[in-house]
Amino acid sequence: MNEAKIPAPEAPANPPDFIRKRIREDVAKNKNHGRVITRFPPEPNGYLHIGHAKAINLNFGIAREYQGACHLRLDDTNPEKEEQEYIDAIREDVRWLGFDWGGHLYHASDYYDRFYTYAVELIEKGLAYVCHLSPDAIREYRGTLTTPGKNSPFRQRPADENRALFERMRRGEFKEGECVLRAKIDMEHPNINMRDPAIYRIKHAAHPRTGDKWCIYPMYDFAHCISDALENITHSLCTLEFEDHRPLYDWVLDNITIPCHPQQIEFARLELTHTLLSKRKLLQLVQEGIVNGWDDPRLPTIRGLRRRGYTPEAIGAFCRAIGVDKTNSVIDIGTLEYHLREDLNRRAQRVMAVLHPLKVVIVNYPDNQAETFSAENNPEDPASGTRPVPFAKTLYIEQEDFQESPPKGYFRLAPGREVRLKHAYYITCQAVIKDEATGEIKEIHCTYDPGSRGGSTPDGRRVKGTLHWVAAEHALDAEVRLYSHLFTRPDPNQAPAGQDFRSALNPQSLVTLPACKVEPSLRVAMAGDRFQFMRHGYFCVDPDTTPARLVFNRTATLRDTWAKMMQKGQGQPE
RNA sequence: UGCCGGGUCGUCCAACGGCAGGACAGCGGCCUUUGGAGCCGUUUAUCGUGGUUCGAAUCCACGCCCGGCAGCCA
Repeated sequence: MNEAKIPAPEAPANPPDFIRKRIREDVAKNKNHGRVITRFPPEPNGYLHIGHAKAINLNFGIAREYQGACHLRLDDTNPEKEEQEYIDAIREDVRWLGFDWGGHLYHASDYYDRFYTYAVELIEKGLAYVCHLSPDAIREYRGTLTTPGKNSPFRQRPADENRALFERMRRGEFKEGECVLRAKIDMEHPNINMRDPAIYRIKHAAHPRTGDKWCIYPMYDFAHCISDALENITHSLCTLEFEDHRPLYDWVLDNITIPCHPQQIEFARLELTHTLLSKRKLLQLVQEGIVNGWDDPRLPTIRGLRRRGYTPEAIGAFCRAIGVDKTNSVIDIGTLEYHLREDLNRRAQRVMAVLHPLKVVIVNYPDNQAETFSAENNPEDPASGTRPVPFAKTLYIEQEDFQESPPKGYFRLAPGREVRLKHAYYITCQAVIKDEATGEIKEIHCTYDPGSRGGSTPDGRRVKGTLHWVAAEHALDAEVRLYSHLFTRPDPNQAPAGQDFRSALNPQSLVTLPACKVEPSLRVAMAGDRFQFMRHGYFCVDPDTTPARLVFNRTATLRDTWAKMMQKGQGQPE
């Protein structure tokens, strides 16, 4: 609705991280003619999450800072695991995060012919051979982390024979697993990745993009470096687990005829407390129905965050704040939430919503009177204007804003106590009406001071508490979904013996409030619109919303000093 | 235990060999028509032992601890 348009902050990460420093040096030396081209290369076998957002912001951010380019490349070299569904989702998510690959959308499968030609070149140079060892035998021959491997009996096949065999592999004359093309490097190499790694394997599977054209597919180590080089990538940024693969990356490019040799640089992947960023475990959460799909607002997936009400700007600010390094680190999820609140505070329109309604009757307010107050939309942004908010004799306030016997320090409504209704009047509690049988509070009777109209009085007397409210007859019904951390433990994987991360699931991660009352201006709210429910937090309209029923998701709570005081009080014997 | 990488406040990130700084969290206060926001203040750290040096988080040596690697996954 009236959400402030905040331009994406273009400031580079501050101070420059080790990758940017290195790139700066390269540019200064005029390496690659001073050009910077990066790439984001997801495998389309899952949905993107906040960890990918770190890589996306890094790669696209650097390209933007150097007026270079960042390619989006789908790394689709394994037809058994990849699906078009994921490809579409990845494109959508990257764009939503605020990045544009221009014309540079590629697929590793675009290069299948080139890969094949380069494999033949290695064969002809005597640097690759077809190996008929079984997978088990290959493992045995590879040796272990501490003992060297030994040469395959097929290692000395002449180039001509290898070439013919490889061609037969391509034509589908072999069964899966029967043989494989291997780089001929060194079976005693201390780096296991260099012990004649497989570079092509047989998979009689149709590929989402190339169909039945191929039944042999290149391995990551062979395809990735060549893809980078074919696209003239200057800096190939990847996560730490590929550090051991860099020698192989370089070996392949050094041994084929290709003019470009990108520099691989590794950085630590993102880890966050109170959530999971493993593809496998995310998939498990979805498949076991622990969450409601890939866009469940409790998930750290980009779609989940989007549905939760996160902004791409907040995610970008978070990525800049955490920096990039090689140390394995675990970021407190509070840091993410901080950047979210900071962004939403500037841009989200304020609105009044009562989550747990308690009826209040203003006994001295004329029965059929109604008036309208003008409420500022966002005190942080005067340009956001105001909206009308109707007031009437019967209102709802928050149940927790009234206490019959208030504890020390409680500023809200209590018998005989005067508080301010935001934007409206001062009211004083005169009576508490209870259900005779249950003792449950049914409604509160108050008087109002007509002289306090607008929220202050001529005598200048002060009230400690200011409550939000909605007029009963004008209020809209809404369902509100209160989300909190999916896991109770900071590290869900640190589970008691015999249990897994599921033992850390937070049973309160979703609490649905079906009968909330919200102010009438929300009638025109659209799915995705973000608001601050005053004194509660940030909420956004869920796509489940229908014309008949508004549904809101809680994006984040506001800082709640009172709740914190209460919590602390409980911990200590007074 | 072969190879690779990494150890700076509770957390994350800084610091040409020259006063260890910032952010988040915490704590205290101010302010407030959101117990929000904002503002001010504040606690806390260089893995260890030697060495080089006028001077070491930074360089060297030896340890210690943590992570990654033995897919025809990426």
